[in-house]
Amino acid sequence: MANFTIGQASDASHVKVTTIRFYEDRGLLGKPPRTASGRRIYDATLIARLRFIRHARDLGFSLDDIGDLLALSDDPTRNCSAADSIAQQQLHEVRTRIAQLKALEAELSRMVTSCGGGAVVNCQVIESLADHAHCASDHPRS
Amino acid sequence: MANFTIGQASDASHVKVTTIRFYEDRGLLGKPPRTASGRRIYDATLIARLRFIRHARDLGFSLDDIGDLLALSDDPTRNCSAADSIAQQQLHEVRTRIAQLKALEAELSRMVTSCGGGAVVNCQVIESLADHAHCASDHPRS
DNA sequence: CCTTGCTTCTACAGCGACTGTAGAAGCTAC
DNA sequence: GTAGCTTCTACAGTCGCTGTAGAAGCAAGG
Repeated sequence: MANFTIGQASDASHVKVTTIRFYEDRGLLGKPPRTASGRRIYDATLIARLRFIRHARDLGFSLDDIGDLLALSDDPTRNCSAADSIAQQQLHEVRTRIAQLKALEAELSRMVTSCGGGAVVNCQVIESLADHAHCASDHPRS
Repeated sequence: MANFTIGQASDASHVKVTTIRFYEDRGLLGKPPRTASGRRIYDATLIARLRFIRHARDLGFSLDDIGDLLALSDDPTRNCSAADSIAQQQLHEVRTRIAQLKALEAELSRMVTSCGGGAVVNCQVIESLADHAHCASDHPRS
């Protein structure tokens, strides 16, 4: 198995050098071996782990969730229902967030199209912001 | 015009006491008058301002944007095109975010439904996370 | 061999928008 | 008078990084 510097690991995983060190700090990578002069050494296994983290982050998982998912994947004999439920939960959160954002989109779009371009005193954007009652529909806290 | 304590202002605006002080710190509220013993005093104008901020935050505007919108609404003779463009920009960001989240939703949903419930060694969730190539479609960084 | 310029190292501060904490002081009701 | 709430200031913590400073390592060219 070939060895890589942190920079090479960064290129291979598309995780920035500083972010790799940050993940190590957060306990997601363990403590990689070092050269005599103290530089970190990475192998293909660690790079796969970085890619896993990167992919999970892209999908919106928190670092805590990712820690749990990595622990599961480190022990392949365990049942995957825990992994499944983390992913289910994440899917649920994404769907909730989409619904929220759609409500915001409707409201913003209504606000923007009703702006006639006159003076602020008549501006529908300012007006709508000043009074929630102007909203066509309710929208949640994000 | 009636006067309110910070707690009453909080109840009336649905902005938490600590958050009101935080907004003041950020220059969104000016420096409210104080009682002899140093407690903040709010009137209906300030409470309307708090509601404006709250509503704009609910719609996802940043505090910086809200500062700009408040400055516009403080000077009602100005043209509202600036307000319009801030709102347009926000609408654009919300739409972008919705599109991103829909891609995540598709991927997560694919992941979750393909999970047969066996051992981790065969888990599609873990598998998909480990390898982006398993993804049906691309998904962006959030 | 020596310099140049890139990479890596540690340690810490900063982002946004709050939230939580500590400890003191004021204020209201019984 | 005292119990218990509110308010005050000032600062630390949240999340997931990003940026900074200053020092040291390392590879290539002269």
